Amino acid sequence: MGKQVTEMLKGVLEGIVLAILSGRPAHGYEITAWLRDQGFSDIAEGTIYALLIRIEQRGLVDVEKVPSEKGPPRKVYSLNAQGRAYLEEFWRTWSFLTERLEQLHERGN
Amino acid sequence: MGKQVTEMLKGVLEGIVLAILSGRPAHGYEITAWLRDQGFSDIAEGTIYALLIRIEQRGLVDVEKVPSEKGPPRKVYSLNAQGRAYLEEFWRTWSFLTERLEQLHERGN
DNA sequence: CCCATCTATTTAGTGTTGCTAGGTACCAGT
DNA sequence: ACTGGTACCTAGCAACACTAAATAGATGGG
Repeated sequence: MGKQVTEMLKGVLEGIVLAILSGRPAHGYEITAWLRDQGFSDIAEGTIYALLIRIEQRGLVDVEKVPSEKGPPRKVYSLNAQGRAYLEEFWRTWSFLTERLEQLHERGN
Repeated sequence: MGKQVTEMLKGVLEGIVLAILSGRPAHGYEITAWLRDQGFSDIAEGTIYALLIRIEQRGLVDVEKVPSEKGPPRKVYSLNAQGRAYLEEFWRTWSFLTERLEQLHERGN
């Protein structure tokens, strides 16, 4: 994809990851793979790990270290209460944006 | 609004302004006022002017200086062919994003 | 045994973008 | 002269995603 996606992802990627975690706990490698699967073909691995550390430091997720059979131990992240609240706020903000843009798009303004 | 909007606007605000200009030529002050009207209550004026200069340098818009009765001359921006192509690409990228997020939101994933 | 490969995470440095917080300038009304 | 509305510009900052590495454990092939 292009530079447009990269810029649009700013602020949105965080919501995406939180949304994923709201369904089930997951670790970084898993999330990256899932995103690639969903068509986010060139989200850098480093980006996800950095993002996870960020939301951890903000207290939106809890972390647990879990041994893996296939490699180094995994850091499994799960959404906590604060994260859930933040995610709700994210969806409200997102709805606001999509509504404005839909109006702009439809009336070819 | 909050920091969430600020981050989400990155990359999107540019599309919004181009979409506005696709309807009719406009100048910076006008665009800022319109955005505030639409609920983007705290988009800084400086942001819009900087953005306009950016898209001008990228060759997405044409500019014409028009005298105003009420103040300094206006710089009226209008979308050109290249800008129109870029805007279409923006809408495609935006659709991609909204589809993924809608899926995430609906299945409360 | 060594190397490639997959799993899994980390980090330093870069570019783009929106915000802060000013400033300049023109004009009308008081 | 002063205020307020119109109209634009700029320097410095913070946040975020990307680049491009490095580290490290496990497994299988040559």
